[in-house]
Amino acid sequence: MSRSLMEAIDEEDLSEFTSSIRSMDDQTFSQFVQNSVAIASTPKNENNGRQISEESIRSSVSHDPFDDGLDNVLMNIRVAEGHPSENAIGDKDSVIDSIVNCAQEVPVDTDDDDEDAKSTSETEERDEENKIEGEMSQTSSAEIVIGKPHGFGDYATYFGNKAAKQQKADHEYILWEKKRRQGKESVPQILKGCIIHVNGHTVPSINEIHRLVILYGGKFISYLNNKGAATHIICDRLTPRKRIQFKNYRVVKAQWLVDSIEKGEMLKWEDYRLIDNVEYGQQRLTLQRENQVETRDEGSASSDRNAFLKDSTLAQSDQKLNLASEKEVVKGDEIEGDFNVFPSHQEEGIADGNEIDGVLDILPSIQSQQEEEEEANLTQSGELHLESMNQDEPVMKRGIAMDAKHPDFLKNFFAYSRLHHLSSWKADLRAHFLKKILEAPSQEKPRRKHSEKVIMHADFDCFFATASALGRKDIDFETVPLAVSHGGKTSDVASCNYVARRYGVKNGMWISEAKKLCPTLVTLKYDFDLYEKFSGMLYDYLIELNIFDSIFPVSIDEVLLDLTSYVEDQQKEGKNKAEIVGDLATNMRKKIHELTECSISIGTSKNVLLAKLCLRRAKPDGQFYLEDGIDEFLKDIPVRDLPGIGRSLVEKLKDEIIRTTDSSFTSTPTISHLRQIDETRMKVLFGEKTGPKLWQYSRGIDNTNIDIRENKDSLKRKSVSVDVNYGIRFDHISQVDNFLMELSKELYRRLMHLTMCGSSVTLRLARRAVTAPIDPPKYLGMGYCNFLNKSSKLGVPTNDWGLIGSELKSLYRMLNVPVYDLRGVSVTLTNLVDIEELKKNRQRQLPFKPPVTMIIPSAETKVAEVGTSTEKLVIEPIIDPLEVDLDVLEALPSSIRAEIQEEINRRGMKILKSDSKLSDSPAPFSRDISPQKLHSPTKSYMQQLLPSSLGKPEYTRVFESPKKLSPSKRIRNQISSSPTKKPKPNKNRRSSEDSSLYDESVINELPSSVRKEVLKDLEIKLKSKKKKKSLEKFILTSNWIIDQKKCLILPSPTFQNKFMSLKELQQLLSDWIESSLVQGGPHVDDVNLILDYFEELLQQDNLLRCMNLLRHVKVVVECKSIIFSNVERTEGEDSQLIKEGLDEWAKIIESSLRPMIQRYCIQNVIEVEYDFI
DNA sequence: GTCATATTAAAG
DNA sequence: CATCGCTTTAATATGAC
Ligand SMILES: Nc1ccn([C@H]2C[C@H](O)[C@@H](COP(=O)(O)OP(=O)(O)OP(=O)(O)O)O2)c(=O)n1
Ligand SMILES: [Mg+2]
Ligand SMILES: [Mg+2]
Repeated sequence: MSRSLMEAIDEEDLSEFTSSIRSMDDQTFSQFVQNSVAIASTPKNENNGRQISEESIRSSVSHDPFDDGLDNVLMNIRVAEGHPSENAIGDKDSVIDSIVNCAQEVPVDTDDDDEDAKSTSETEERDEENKIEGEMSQTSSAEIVIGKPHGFGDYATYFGNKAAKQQKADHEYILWEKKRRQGKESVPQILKGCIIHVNGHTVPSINEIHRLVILYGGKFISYLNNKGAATHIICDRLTPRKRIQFKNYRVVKAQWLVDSIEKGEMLKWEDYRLIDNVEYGQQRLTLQRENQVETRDEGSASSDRNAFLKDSTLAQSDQKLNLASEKEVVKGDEIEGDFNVFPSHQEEGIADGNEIDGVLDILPSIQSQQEEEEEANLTQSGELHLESMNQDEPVMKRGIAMDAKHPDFLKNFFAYSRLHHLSSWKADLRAHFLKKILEAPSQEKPRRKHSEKVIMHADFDCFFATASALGRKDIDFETVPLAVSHGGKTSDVASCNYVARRYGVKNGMWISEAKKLCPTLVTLKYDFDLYEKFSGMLYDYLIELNIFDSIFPVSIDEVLLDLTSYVEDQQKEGKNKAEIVGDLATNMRKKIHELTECSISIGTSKNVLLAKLCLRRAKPDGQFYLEDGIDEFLKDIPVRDLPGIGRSLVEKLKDEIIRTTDSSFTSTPTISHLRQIDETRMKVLFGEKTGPKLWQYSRGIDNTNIDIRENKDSLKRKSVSVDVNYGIRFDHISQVDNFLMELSKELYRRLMHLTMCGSSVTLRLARRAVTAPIDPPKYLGMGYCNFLNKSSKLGVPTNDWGLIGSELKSLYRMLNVPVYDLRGVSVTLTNLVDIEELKKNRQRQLPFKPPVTMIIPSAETKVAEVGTSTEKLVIEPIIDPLEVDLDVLEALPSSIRAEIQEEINRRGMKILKSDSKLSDSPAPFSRDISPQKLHSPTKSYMQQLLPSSLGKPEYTRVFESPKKLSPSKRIRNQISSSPTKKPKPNKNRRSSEDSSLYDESVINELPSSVRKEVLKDLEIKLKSKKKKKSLEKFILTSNWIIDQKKCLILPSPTFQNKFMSLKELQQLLSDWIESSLVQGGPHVDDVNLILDYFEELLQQDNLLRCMNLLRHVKVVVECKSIIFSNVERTEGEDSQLIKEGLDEWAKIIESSLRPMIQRYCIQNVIEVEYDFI
């Protein structure tokens, strides 16, 4: 039964689904929810059918990320974990089958694991070559290096799977399109056999081309596969790089497609070629199977002796996170074995996710520009069928850049990124030690009051270099200058040994620079697993010693230790301090060296600052204890060595020295220099806190407390982020959107693992500096960039990648960085909440404070305004025993989930065990959650497309400066004025009172940029006159603004052959929307009509009217959405249609209307706030 | 002063 | 070919109230 229900969903009949689940008895329903997870995870895409039926004409294909993507990934997780239910197991097999089948469809080289040994040996061979190359002084050209480094190993599998999905999606689109045309002439399959890829910006847009291609019988691929499936690449402009990249493809202008369609036959591509005179179709060497470089995840399986970094392992690895989260205690070998069952298993979680993303991918940018011109061509196509192309014709491709456009970019990037490893290790260590303290029975022993502590700072010497060199018995570590790097001129030196340091080589330097200083420098490979292993040994050993008051992890190779008590105890035995410390340090270093073959240095003194400085003195491979003579010790230490003093502060200090004492000062400032500045001056120079800190540092004073027990906050996580400032090269907004979604998913994974949610998100972009070249020296590097941040409150603690992703898209647009200039993207989530704790707290509070768990639609501000004040409790407090497993529920795609959710509520059932995902769980955790979110699955979709600032009507807040308030802040303000929560004195209310003197709706009709000015103007006038002004005043202002904007008001074009006033049009639109909703969306022709009208308006430069109309449509649709989600539904059938209708409208707005205006604005260099267009 | 947000610096 | 320029924290600046 469950299966047939799922099929019903496939058949795009959600309402049947709804009514079916309604008719079940509770037990059946419960069972169904459990089983549906497994069922849903069969390869059938339960959304395509429905999705496509919802498509608006303008956006041929679309995608609701809430409905698949990670949801599906999750499904597979559950399945792979082995769900208790029998069905689940049964379906696990079918999933495996499908994976295997998919893999077989495209001939793939799947296995990565087996390649490990080979990989290693080849790795070493390459190293040899590097070395030789280095010694032979760059004569690099002649030799062809075989067995190219890494690549995206599971690429082919990915595309195998993805292709299947995409084909289906495409096929269904064609079916739908046929249906839509209701038996008008059929579409000639002129592109049969063509596999088409679009690169860069084209006219018509990539989306339009995609639609056309599949409609006319071709295949569309969104990413160039190494296997070279594409028969044609459509590209309007070729950069030199692309020219080389594509030289073996048939590269044609988009016009080829347009003309072909118009002619009704496939025209000769040669007439539209962009690259002349290239041999085509020549069989190229197939790339050797690429070696999989060990990633952190894989390694962890082998290094199970490392107790600390297990977590990190998980955090890193999607696979393990997904597949084996319950097996994390299992031995690595077993996991390995398990994995090997499926050749492509490793990527299973990922691959599947990508597969779905693939669908996303393919239909990249519904949200963005759609070209309109092709519409005509589409409908008037001829009937001819052309010969299909020879599909066997191989088009080989290599050398496609592995930039962030690649679907597997993130995974690979992180696998190779040392800094990512470093950061993750650190975070894991901190989490581990914090947890340890929190769980340990609290020490009742009252803290001894120590007059003077003893702090030890231990750090491996040139850690990566030492560790990496261990495998290289052919190199004499003591005499050969070494550096760990990926190799190449502009790659970073992660760590260099002390031989190299004598040449001036430093960590973080580029290889080119290092080679300049030290031509004989030999580079070593990274071995992240090894580093992890050694670090684990170090920490294990320290814990074992069991003599420290505190073990404070600093990094993978570095730790702070408090041995005060140990020293005191030993002193009672009559030994002296220096002796105790010296002996301990000696023993520790000896033991650690035995364990790891790595040398470690130790600095010891009475505080963290001095310990660090002692460590520096001790290096390499030494120890140093400082007890007395601190001033003498400090005197000549470069200020730069102080912790927290970097380049910038040193520069400031230099400036100060030059200004005050020595105008010709050039050398490095030392602590003596610092000492000469008094405390107040310090404050001025370095800041309120940094100044005094420096003043103290210069005197050897440091109060940093490393006792975790005493300040747990110091280790507590306050943010989670995902940063990528490498490989960021986009040429279309849809790719950016897609990437933002990928980042959100990655963030979500990390959050899941941390069991955390957050309620503020920050997007940070790196934008190529104006002066910086398009291609920076470092390959795919960011170059010199400017950074921009924008943050936004989500209103609810969440980990929902869809929610976060859509917010990011919105933020991206606000930051206004041209796609071409984007060089880096970071996403940070703050205001973190632990899900477990939250749950506990809420459960405790629930019986007493039910309001917390209620969602009260702010009828006052929203619904009432629209005239449908329905106040109701969305979710009742959870008190009773629970009956449905939330985990299971969450694994469902959100559309279905929402239905079930609703059903659960209807039945008064409860959710069981909610430990993974917060955001979509019923309200107990969130009071500010927007009502739509829970009640209407379409909300997710709206959120996906609309910046959240547009997600709500803004009736009462016209006087807020839109610039100043983040979108969700506005939301929050609205919600906070809900009836139950006594509105705090809302300052905005004051103005809204004033505003009621004016026609708010008129103000709201203005584009926000204009509106802002109007309001500002208005405010000024209000202030100066101190008295209410009349409506005329506003109208005056409004006209003034229009003048200012130099909007030419031309004779209005006709709409339906009538000249219409704005008001009439608005009325018309309102009626139209209203009536179209019950039919599941507007009629195609009607939409075209309005689009044409808009086009005409813009041609006459009547931007203002366009904006007014768009705004109007938006507002109406949003109002309808809100009403829809707040009104008790009468019966399922209708509401389903309305939901679809609303979705449809949202798409029309976002995919057609807004982009049209946006394009116009860009073309005419008109600046309009994103908020509006 | 407090709060929110953006920006900067530092670390390994 | 290259190359894998992350991530967290604290402090500071700035402006609104
Ligand atoms: N810019 C940097 C700095 C460090 N690291 C990595 C490599 C280092 O081996 C490791 C530890 O950093 P350390 O500062 O401890 O440097 P080393 O251990 O290499 O040298 P030493 O501690 O002897 O100064 O972190 C890196 O990848 N990039
Ligand atoms: Mg070190
Ligand atoms: Mg270190």
